[in-house]
Amino acid sequence: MRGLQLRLEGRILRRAFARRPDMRWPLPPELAATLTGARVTSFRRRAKYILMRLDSGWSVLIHLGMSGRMLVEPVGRNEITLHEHIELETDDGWRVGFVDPRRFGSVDLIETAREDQHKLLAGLGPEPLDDAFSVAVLDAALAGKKTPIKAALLDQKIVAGLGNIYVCEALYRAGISPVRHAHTVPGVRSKRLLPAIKQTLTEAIAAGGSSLRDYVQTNGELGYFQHAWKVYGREGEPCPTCQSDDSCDGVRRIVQSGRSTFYCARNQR
DNA sequence: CAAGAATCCTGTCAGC
DNA sequence: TGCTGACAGGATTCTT
Repeated sequence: MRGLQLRLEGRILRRAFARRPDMRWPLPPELAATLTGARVTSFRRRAKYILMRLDSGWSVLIHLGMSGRMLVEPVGRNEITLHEHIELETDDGWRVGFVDPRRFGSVDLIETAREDQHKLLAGLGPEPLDDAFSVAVLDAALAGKKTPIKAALLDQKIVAGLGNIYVCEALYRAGISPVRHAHTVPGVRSKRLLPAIKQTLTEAIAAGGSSLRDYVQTNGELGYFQHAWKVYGREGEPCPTCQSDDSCDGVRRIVQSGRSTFYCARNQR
């Protein structure tokens, strides 16, 4: 969002083009017409959604899905990148491309005044970095949940914005087993979990995110938080806390609700 | 109702 | 070299 904001905020969109409409959901047919000629007034992020406000009273709701990324580059001599489904051009010579090979990403329009009532935003839980996301709030959300804490933290209704990597990393930092029932976390464990979530996300954002496969920032640079991963993608490696301790088997990989979980069975209980 | 599985789609990589 | 299967930053929708 910040990368888009840098080049788009305050600019008029001179040209907008939707190359194919079949993303996660069909693009609104009026998308290109709504964007063309509009001035971009501000940006906002909610959970994993980007909201781009236009002076016409419309907001553009964007989700990058698994493989989506935004290219931001000067206009001219740029070939269309493969899987570049949406293209924008500003009045001061910048070009934005929404590239998304798997097309799990989505774009929709919503009146700015009704943003939070959009179907995709209405049920979301608290922002993890807000002060309103407290131990008490987390405990209340986990109460009575028999599902594994890993699945609960991926549930955007409980807390909005954590993905697979950061859930694994936050649970490791908090020393909590991913298979533990969510309702048994409130207490000493949630008091560790809450700061672990906030610290993990804060550090990852400062590092420009995690680059796995094809993710890049809008300036084309890789994020570098992947170098700070303690357990994610490290199956078989010694856990950084246990190191050479014989009673530690190192980082394990298991599958929970169809997603990989990485953890250390000795440190996380 | 809650929880887990299936689903959308393309690309990459390991193994044979 | 080429084929097959597993797996990948997500989250809705379907099934149990």
